[in-house]
Amino acid sequence: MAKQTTIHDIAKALGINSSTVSRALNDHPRVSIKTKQKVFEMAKEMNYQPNVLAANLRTKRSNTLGIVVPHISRAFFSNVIAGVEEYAQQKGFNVIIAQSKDMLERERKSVQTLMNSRVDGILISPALGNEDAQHIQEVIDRKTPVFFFDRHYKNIETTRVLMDDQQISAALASNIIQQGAKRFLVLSGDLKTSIYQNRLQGINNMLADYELPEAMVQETNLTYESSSALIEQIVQEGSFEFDAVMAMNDMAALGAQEALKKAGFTIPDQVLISGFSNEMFSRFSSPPITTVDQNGDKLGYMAAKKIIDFIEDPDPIAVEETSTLKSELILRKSSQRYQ
Amino acid sequence: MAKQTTIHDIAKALGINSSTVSRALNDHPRVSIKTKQKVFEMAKEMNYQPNVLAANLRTKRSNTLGIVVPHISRAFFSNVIAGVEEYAQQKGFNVIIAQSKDMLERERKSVQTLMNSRVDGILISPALGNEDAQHIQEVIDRKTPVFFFDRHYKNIETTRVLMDDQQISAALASNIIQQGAKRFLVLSGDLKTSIYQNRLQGINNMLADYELPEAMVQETNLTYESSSALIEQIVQEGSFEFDAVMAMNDMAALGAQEALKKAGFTIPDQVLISGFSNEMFSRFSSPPITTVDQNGDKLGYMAAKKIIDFIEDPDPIAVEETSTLKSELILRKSSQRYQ
DNA sequence: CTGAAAGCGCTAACAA
DNA sequence: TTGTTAGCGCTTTCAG
Repeated sequence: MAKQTTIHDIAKALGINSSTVSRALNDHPRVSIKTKQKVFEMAKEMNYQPNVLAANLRTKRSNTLGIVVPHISRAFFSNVIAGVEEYAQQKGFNVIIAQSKDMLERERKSVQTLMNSRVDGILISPALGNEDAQHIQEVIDRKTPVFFFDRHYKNIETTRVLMDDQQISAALASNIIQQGAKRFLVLSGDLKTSIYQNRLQGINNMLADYELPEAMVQETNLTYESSSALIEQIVQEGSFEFDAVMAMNDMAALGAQEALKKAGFTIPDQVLISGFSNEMFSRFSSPPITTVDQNGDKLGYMAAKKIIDFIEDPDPIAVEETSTLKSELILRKSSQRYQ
Repeated sequence: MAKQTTIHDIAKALGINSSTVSRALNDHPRVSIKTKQKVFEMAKEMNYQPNVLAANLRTKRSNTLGIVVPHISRAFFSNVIAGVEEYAQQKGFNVIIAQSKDMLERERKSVQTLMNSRVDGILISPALGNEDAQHIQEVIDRKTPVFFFDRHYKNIETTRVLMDDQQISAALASNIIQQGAKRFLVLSGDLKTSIYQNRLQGINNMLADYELPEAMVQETNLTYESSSALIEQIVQEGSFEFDAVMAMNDMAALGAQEALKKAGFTIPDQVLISGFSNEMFSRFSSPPITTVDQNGDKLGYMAAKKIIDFIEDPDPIAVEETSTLKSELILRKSSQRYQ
């Protein structure tokens, strides 16, 4: 590391005190314009780079946000990250990322690491199928804000930025019912997770409204493979008795669609299909798959805004609010018999 | 911020000196086992959290990696990030991300921010169509390692972890030639960018080997829309005289394929098509599209390994090496006339 | 408007 | 094996 210029070097070169340099650099009001100018010039000349670490140590603020997601490379989450980064960089915040891979142990470790790095706040979408939120509570107890996005721990009261899973699922179900479907099969992820509960709830509410029977539910890991295998099995068993498949992501929807096509069913004439999350491929499958666009980047932007605004002006009253972002229905051929 | 326990608090509680506590906590060899035990116990009891900021300030190391990508949410880059994070977290490094959106100004600013955060090294895939690498040179001059992945600035000599664009493109072209194609249309991105140059080079080399004419080249922004519009236009003009389209990403390949199908051509019988990057949808289009899998996560993992290993043991000799990662040909129906 | 001085929490000579 | 001491580079009272 080549010797970096410090405020002391600038001070010495200018024959003034380093505290004045510090103030000038921070645009403190009680510094004369002339001094400021001199300082800025000299700083540029000496190629001064502020040592943020030192400032952070002093001010106990790092201007850094931590974000922990289950999987960085999943379309939805990478959009969220992009949104977070967008707002953060506007406000001069860094973003440190960590992924839990949906494992509690890694989530704990990630949170721990972020805390050690003295982030000013943590945005987290918790690992699936876990209810033990003690590690989160500890962070909050230490006065570092933790806000949830997309997923959340039920027993932690803090700001949440969620998607309108229940409403949009209801809207989607309604649309599919109007296409003539009566018996629904739902391909769900782990039902201990709030988002899947909410989506199922939305679907069943709508079915009830139309006085249709509750949806059949299969918990799977929502991959292409497991979903097509499941459908294949159901077809072989002859226990096939649904005319609509609502999958809780696009991979599973596509797996179901391909398995059904292979078994000789036509989509959407015999079975209606919908997915979730608007992965790019769902637009190009045959038929294209109806899905829900979740606007991950907007969610990220909003979550970042909430937590950064809170960090800059902690208002204890607003801490426990829950915001819900609107998703968008993307109706495509897989669920549209009539145009 | 609730008062955090420091090493001094532990020292006082134990009646020893804080430097001993520091050493014990860092598992320094010259501390008695007994003392270490006592320290660890007390640390746990007092819920001690090390202040990494202070340590960093002192040691001038942050155990943090900066990574700047053009677009966080692009499949390839988010895989790279996932790979980087994977290795980094094994080695106890944080990862700060920034995106340039392929804009030089944002790239400059990102690099600047990372430098101010005192990252120990920067991994970067530069913005497209830019040759002015002064901001990178400055970082290197300040002795912070900057390694390239996927893309690079030609005039900066540093470690690069690249994909085998030229070789794999040649292999792909060879395969397509063997299917009977003679006149190639290449849908390329900005040809100022090394990866596109390399891919084109690989294709043309192979064409030369077979004594076929050079490929026709169209520079586009490689979106579905621009590519299908371009093909449509070519067809309408009647200037259509190719029997193979090699697109430099899957979006463009799909756009070309759909436009050709709409114009009445059959794929692969009349025109052979290939894409690049193995987006998920290319597997499910009709026909499925031949493409190249780039293993973004492996690249990320490797780049992270290179730079972290270098940070931990700077070896000036190894700094200018270029590694090339093997891609994988994914041959599908769009380019396979004969099975 | 500027200077002096203390200290954020930690590490690392050097000394004992 | 442990203690003493200095200081990383910055911010921030308190004085002037």
